[in-house]
Amino acid sequence: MPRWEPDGVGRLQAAAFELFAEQGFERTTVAEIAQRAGLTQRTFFNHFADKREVLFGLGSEFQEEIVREIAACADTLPPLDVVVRALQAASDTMFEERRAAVTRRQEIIDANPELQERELSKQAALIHAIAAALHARGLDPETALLTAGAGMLVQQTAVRRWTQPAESRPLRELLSDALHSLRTVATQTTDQRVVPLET
Amino acid sequence: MPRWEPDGVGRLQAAAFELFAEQGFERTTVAEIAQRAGLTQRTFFNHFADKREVLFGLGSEFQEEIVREIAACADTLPPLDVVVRALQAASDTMFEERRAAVTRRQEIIDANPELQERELSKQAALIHAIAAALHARGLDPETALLTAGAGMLVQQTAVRRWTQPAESRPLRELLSDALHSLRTVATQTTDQRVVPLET
DNA sequence: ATACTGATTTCAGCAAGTGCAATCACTGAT
DNA sequence: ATCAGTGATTGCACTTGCTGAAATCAGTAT
Repeated sequence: MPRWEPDGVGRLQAAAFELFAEQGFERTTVAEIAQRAGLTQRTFFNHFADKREVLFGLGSEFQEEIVREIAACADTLPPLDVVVRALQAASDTMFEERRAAVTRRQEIIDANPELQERELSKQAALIHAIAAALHARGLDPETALLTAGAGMLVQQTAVRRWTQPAESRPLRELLSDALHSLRTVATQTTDQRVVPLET
Repeated sequence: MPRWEPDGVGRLQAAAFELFAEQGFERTTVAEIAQRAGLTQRTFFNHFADKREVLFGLGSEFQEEIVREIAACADTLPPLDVVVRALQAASDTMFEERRAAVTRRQEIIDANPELQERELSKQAALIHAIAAALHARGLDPETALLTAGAGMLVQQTAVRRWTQPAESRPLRELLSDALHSLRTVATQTTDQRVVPLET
């Protein structure tokens, strides 16, 4: 028999997820989470840097996936398209099948400012990772950061719609839509009008 | 004689700013800040919701200024131009003359993850305020949020350069440049090429 | 005079987070 | 089989952030 029940990290994540959903983030104590997972408060902090972090375990995998996709993408594509395609690929494998779970997680986060801060922080980290991946493809750092920011703007817009009950389309499509919306917003200008040129 | 020395809030902000610069955010205790300001820890928390908040006092004024500018802007301008012009106007009155102070503040924030999180949170709040102001002008909420996000992307890009030692141009110009960069990034596309149309 | 205001203080206490030493089933080497 | 090492877990003591409630008291209005 093993000395400890397996997958302590997973049990802590599950317990935290449940308790946050049941009674909210603030009214849940770390000791409480650990107790439900059959562990100690001290053990919780051995695995997670702080109370918030327990909700953001999947973030790093998502980031790695995206960086991989960007590195693997065709060289001829415009940078913003590269980013959005990477987001689409990662979405297919990591989001599409878990819509219910993702949505519930988002509700927990939306209900608490501290968690929102942490999520913004993770998004910022993702932006920098994307920018680094673009820079590795030869883009200058300034433009890379701007492009990464634009990409995450697209991602946020798409996910916001995807997690709404009325929406049933795949995230991949919503990403394409959001990219188109951003291009529309960015293209409208005073001193010049642009029109598509037939190829 | 007054019962208390005047401007307790200002003294707390100044003391915090100094201490954070001297020894960093983490190694500075709230009791320490209060002591340097000649007040109590409890009084600190009467004025600021938490230890981080003491660095973000000017944010709300900036937000109000921008919302005002957006509401006052000409109806014919494209939304993204409206946002950037508002940012330019607010920058002139609230940033341009304080470059040294703004830069030092930014250094403090850049040195600490918790402060970075709070700054991202403030930026998100600003995005929502801008989106609300755009929505009040008749833009649909979805597009308003996207446009506000694009505007803040421009802002971040411009401020990042403005706070670099090598840069000497006014923030107003850098905002124009960043807007142009964003338009360039967003305009490059695979399935259609766009060209300026002479008016 | 009197009551009221409001910024400040004191105090008691919870919860987050950390450093350190100890435990002890499991593992690999002898 | 034995023995030393590994590593996840734990207990404990401690600092710090943050809060609620009640008390203080100069200035102000009535």
